[in-house]
Amino acid sequence: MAVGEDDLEKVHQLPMFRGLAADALRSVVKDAEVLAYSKRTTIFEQEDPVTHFFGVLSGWVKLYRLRPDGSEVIIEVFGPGESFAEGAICMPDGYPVSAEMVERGRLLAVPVTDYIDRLREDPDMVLRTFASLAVNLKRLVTRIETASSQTSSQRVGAFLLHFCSPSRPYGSAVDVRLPYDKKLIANRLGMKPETFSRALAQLRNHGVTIKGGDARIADLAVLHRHVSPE
Amino acid sequence: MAVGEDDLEKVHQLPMFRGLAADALRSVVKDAEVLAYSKRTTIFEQEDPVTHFFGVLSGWVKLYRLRPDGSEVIIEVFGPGESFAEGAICMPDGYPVSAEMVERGRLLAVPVTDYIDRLREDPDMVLRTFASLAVNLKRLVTRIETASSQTSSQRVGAFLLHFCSPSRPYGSAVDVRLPYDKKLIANRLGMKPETFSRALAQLRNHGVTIKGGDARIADLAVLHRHVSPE
DNA sequence: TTCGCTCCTTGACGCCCGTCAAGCGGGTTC
DNA sequence: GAACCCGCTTGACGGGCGTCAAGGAGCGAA
Repeated sequence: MAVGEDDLEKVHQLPMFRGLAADALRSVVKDAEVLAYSKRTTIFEQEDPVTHFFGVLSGWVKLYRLRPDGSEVIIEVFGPGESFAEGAICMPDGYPVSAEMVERGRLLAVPVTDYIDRLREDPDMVLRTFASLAVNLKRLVTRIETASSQTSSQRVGAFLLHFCSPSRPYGSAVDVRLPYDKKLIANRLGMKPETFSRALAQLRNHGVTIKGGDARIADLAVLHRHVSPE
Repeated sequence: MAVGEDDLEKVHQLPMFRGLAADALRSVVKDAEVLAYSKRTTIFEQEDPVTHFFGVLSGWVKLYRLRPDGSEVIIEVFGPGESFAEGAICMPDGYPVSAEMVERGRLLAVPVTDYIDRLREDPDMVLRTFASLAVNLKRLVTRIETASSQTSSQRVGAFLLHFCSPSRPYGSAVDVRLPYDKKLIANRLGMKPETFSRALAQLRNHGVTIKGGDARIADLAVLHRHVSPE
């Protein structure tokens, strides 16, 4: 489906296209389309030839690697206003990961061949693409860092704090709605569901209470201190 | 120091510049320089403003994050023929990691401002840069996957196999020289030196013998089976 | 309502890995 | 040669996390 007027606004919010002049924006998405996916739809699989990269207009997408034993490792989860797979543009061996909707939603799908043509004549878009890529690159780096240096309850705490940003004044209480399944959060944080559940239980000692899919943080400062002590 | 004729050949081997016409290559490195570093020299620190990206002509470079508690997490180690920090070109907040020589060596340092100017008028170089970036991106993805799904001895085995490529016929014995300190390898693989040492001891059951900095793999197939069973 | 399903939680247990400590070999310095 | 440092190995121990298993809460279907 072509990009409608209402979608255009959301596309404009993607890091890659933010602040772009209206006509330039229209021109960029000329060849792109908006796709509505239901929950659990596969968007692409690892080693599929690279045909598009994507922006998330609504819903959540998980990127994961399938292990030989059938288990999956979540590499990253992307939500509204984020883009993914720009880094695959020049991957001759196909996507390095698989992508699947974890909640129904709408994606902007940009064909890479058209996009490469545009890059050839639009240096500004080149830099925008680099910048967008840099954001995702940085996320991977911090993912590696946290995975190998924090305990499970620290990672869960950091995850909660991440969804409070922009951070409120310290000392205040904040409500956070868990954006998707706990099982998925667990995998994304590199732990088993049981461990995630126990980590949440531990966080009660640091002022976090959980009720269903909602969390309340009694004191941001206290939680922050637990996540990165000195 | 400007790029000499002998270095030019090595620069030509970098993924980013491979197969480039001779005059184009010269033109690219016009603004770049070759730097000789001694062991343990800091190349840049995280959050430093981004001024260059680099190619490794000789020696080894570690990229790491410094944790608040003073410990360091190795993100990646780069050696001859590889490039790093191309992904930082458009990072307004500075490098996301620190870089340090782990063995004395020579680097090609490419100033980003000049390089961006070149990208504006050379679409071919844009795609080359994307491709080079894609290689490093993929490495991070597999790093995340292996870190969260393999035991320490499997990771060590995979590391050894990686340095045997292009892979010899299965069934043959192979000698591998460990490229740098065991302590560094351990950290790169996300484990403590003691665990690395024990992992090597375990690998003796799979046909791996260690003598100082040299390893001998009795049978690639056997080791491979241990690293990724089924 | 009851059944069945999925998601989540909690307990028991075991293993892997980090921590602390001792010991060993090789290199350098005096 | 002796003293020392450093990288590496090995042992003992404890804790965090995975595995297996049971049970509860929510929810749709009949």
